[in-house]
Amino acid sequence: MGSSPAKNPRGERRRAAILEAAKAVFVERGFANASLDDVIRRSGGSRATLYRQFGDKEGLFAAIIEQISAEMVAPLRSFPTDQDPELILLAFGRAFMSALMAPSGLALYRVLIGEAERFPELAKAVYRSGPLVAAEQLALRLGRWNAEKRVSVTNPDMTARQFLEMIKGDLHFRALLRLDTPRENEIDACVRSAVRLLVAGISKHN
Amino acid sequence: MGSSPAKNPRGERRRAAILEAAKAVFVERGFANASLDDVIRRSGGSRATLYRQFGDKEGLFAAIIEQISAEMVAPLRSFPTDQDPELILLAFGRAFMSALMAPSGLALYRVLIGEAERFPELAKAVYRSGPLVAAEQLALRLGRWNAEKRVSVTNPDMTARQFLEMIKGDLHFRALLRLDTPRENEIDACVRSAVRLLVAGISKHN
DNA sequence: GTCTATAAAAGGATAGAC
DNA sequence: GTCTATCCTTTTATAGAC
Repeated sequence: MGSSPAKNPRGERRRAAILEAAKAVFVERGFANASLDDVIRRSGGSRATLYRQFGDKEGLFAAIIEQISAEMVAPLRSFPTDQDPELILLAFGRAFMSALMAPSGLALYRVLIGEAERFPELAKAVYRSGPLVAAEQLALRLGRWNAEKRVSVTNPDMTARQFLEMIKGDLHFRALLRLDTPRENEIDACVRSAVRLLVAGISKHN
Repeated sequence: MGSSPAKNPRGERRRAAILEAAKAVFVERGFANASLDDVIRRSGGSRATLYRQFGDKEGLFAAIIEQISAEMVAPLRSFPTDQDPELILLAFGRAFMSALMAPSGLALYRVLIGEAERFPELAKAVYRSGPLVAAEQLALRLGRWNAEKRVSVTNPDMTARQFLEMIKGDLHFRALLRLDTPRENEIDACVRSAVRLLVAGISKHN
């Protein structure tokens, strides 16, 4: 990468301060509307240090995105181990929505969608390490349950993706548009409804 | 509005030319990255005319968004009149996805999400005249079918929203991120899968 | 009402001292 | 490796002639 991590404690601190400030600024204003002046004002220090550490504005942005993305994905790695499919789907759905609807999750999606043209590889990387992994893990379970004759799913992959979208209801989209920020219980009701619908749709009626 | 429509044929033509050029530019580059120079280069004419007609950059942007939004919503107004719920859902799902996945539809969502902070009322207006109307029309049908004992739906409103999200699969999201642009038959397969899942989920098992 | 020319500001990037 | 000061491009917005 173009970024050159600092080698001494002082540089370490400066780098961390810039990252923290930049995260706040990019999250709040997006890429194009964010100015490095804003970042400097928050972090203190000088423009030159920022350029030395991150190369340019895009390098700083990429560093922020990768950091947020990593933070988001972490909780989804530990797939619930419950035995009952319905409970597993519930737990997974809650973890998924929790990551998506958090302020930094929403900001990540907003800025990634808005700047996908300028940062195509970044968008691809985030997608692959986030939603794609979630869908794959879910599809794996669906396929397994199907093989065990516990459910009837012809296309686990597509079903998994549709389930993940269904979980969002339109809460995620509305939050992206800043129309409103739903409460915890609204989100939970949405997840439960989606799970109920999926379970009804894939259970074997006999 | 700050815009002042032209009163003579020549002004009419200039306004139309600017609108067309601006639409292409905003759709391609978003709001912040679009420059009025690009618009002028495409439309011909002068900067001063643009300012006289639309007030400023934001005024021009709002005019474009309202135009695209109106174009998108039109096809969704004519709800399919078939008798069979499954066929109605299929037709509606196809029309919905057709609007969403069209280049101008994707561009509208991208720019609206990316600039929701700067244009909150615009985002609200588009949401209300688009997805909200679609969800309401669908919920109305679901509620009716439920009353007629043809299906079992406890919360038509939420089910409608979740169905609309499910239809997208993750095709819409991936297209927003410019990861890929699915073919017609992929979209159709996704819609059909969603309809099948919904119908299975809400049909009365007896 | 439209054009040419220009003002005015913002923001990204760098040179050079320490 | 960091700071101060500055350059330079881009872009929004307007003044004034026709």
